[in-house]
Amino acid sequence: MHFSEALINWYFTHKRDLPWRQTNSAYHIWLSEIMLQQTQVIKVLDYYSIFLDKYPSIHDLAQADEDEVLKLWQGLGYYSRARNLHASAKVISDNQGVFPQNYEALKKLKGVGDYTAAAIASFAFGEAKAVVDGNVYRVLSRFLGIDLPINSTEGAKLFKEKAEELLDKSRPADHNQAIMEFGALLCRPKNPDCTQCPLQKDCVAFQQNKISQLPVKLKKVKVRKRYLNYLILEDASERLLIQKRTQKDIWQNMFEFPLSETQNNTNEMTTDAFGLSLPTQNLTRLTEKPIKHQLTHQSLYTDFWKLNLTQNFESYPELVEGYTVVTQNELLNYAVPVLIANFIQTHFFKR
DNA sequence: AACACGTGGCC
DNA sequence: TGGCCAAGTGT
Repeated sequence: MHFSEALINWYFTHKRDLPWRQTNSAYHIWLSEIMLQQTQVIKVLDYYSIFLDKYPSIHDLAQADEDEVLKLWQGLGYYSRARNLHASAKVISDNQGVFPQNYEALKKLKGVGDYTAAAIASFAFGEAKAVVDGNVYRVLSRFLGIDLPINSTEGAKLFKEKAEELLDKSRPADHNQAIMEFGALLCRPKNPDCTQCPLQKDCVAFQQNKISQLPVKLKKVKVRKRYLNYLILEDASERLLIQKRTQKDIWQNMFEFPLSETQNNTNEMTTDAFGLSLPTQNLTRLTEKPIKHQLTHQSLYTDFWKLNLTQNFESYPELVEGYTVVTQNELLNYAVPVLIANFIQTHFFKR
């Protein structure tokens, strides 16, 4: 039995019932694929359902405000996906909602790279293009015994070639679904279930007892430390200041409190550090220890500081400039990073 | 062609 | 605890 045939047989017996497998809609498939990038299936399910409830058609998504799209995406991570999704929705909507119909055309969409273009092309249009994602790297490196790093230039090229060679061109959709599901459920990163594997006999890594050593991946993640100070500035009506992060940095276009980034965590903060000139200078620190928030390339050590104004923001028109004034309840309408969302919950809404 | 971009779960 | 991993892409 061939590689693909064995995988597809396995797939039909073991596949999960996932919502995006019950449709041929390019819109639905595209949405699911963007959400699934670097994200686990279990996490995507709720977001996928909520997005389709809110935006039944791609025109609904296209007409939404980016702020609203980011809010719905809040917590899913890699927020550029949401921004690109929205931008591409506008492009497609302007084309009468007609999707690009093949791999090459799909790749021109923002947020659609090699993997996603192959996924949409095969799932929605039946085009014979092999997907290469983390699962495919793992399955192929083990089955073929390839120890070239999957994240090296040569490795990526080789795996893409092998994936195309092994693709069953008569049923690309089933093949692609099968190899990914197989990687996710059986040929797992840790503790793969080789005893149940239909490919065991021909698996090079299994024969050579190298399963645990494959795939090979170059690790080179440098983590930068950053020290953030957020100011909870409440006026006499318990309203707060927030701002949108518009820089080319983490959390672009998401909201946060007034920020002062420092070289280290400090015991002393003044309103001046936030560029705010106020009669009251001394701030109260709300955090006993800095809250550590881990991103892929950054460790964020964050303190929250508080200052209560005796007057309303209307008394400080210049101060408020560039910020958005919101009530505590209105905070919940803005897309914020998880770090901020957690703080809001515990500080303002802890029963 | 490296590197940046989120978050949470697992061991 | 901290490192690795998860249906990658943009620059």
